[in-house]
Amino acid sequence: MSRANLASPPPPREMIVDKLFELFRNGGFDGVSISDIGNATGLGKSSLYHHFPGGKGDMAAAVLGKASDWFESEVVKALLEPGASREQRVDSMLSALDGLYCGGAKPCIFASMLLGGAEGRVNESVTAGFRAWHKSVARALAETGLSSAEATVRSTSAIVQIEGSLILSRALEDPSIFKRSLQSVRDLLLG
Amino acid sequence: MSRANLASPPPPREMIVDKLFELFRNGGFDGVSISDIGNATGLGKSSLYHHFPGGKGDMAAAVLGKASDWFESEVVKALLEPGASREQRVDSMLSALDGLYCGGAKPCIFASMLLGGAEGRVNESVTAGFRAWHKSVARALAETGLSSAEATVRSTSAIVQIEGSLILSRALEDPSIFKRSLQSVRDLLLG
DNA sequence: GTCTATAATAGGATAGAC
DNA sequence: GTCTATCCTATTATAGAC
Repeated sequence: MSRANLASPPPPREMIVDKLFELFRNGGFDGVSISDIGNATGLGKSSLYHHFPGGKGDMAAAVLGKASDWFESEVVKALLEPGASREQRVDSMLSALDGLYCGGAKPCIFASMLLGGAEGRVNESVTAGFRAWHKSVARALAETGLSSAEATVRSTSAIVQIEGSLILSRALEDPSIFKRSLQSVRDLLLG
Repeated sequence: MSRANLASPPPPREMIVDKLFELFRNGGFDGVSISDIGNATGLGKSSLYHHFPGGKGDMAAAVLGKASDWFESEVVKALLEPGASREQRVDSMLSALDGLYCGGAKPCIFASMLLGGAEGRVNESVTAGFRAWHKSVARALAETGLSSAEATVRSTSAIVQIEGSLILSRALEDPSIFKRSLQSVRDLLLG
């Protein structure tokens, strides 16, 4: 409020992270080089190291952090919406996931990081991401009438189906596999 | 038959490929270096290039070839066993898969290659591997009483669950997720 | 078939000017 | 905050002796 140009354009770090996100989800950690990142962002190496002093590890961490934030704000929040019906919660999640994975055309960043090299440098974030997701699905089911045990089982099955269908959709180049799995997960969670 | 030492020890290429298999399934294509391979096999680079003149790409191709052969001899053959019951066929497959993935402790080489870099160098083999698997599961179900459409749907769901549970088991370091998915797949295919 | 040695290049990261 | 130039190491791959 004090100065007119205090609202000067903030660093486009968020846009850089978006590019990183797409690169890493497609190639995994070891499949993406700093040169690749430079080409994709239009930035030189020094600019990249200015934004991410820790280098490639920092970049991957930023991407996983963004993914976790996204899950928190788009999935967890919808699932735990107070007073919402189970149908509303589940449909919100599935709609968000459909967008994140572009209808089955794009991979899961957690899975790509898990399998794409990185020698365990990112495993904690990946584990935490899956755990948060799993926990909030189970809680949503428990809050809307299922027993805790049954909620946990169905939550596991839901994530298994999402992740598996992303793999198979990509391998067979058939996004309809993902689409049908979304429906199947819906039936599972609402049935 | 003609010479006594015709049966001299054949080149241990198969054992090399076994090591490569474990390396690539854990690190993906880009996560494994020639040095890593040298350490794991105890061979020098020149020996490796003697066995695989095309370099790392050849090594990955050999691994995917072995994986396809294994599926053909252990999974497809069991699934299409003439006269066998559906239960026999399915249990044979699940038992083989349980061994291949070490009860959920080890990843799928196809998935690792798919997500672990490699810039599309291996995608044809991966697609072919999944397609063969999917087709033979569907055929086994169709041969034992299901409609073709229903067989295809269940086959897709089975592979989705196997692959997804491998991802989640690894991410959460909980092989029981895989184990329970095997049971769930059994119910799906026999139900 | 395996080894030592050696290219040749790509990769990650830094220095310093602007 | 970005660029150019540079460094160092790892990496892929080859050559030639044994």
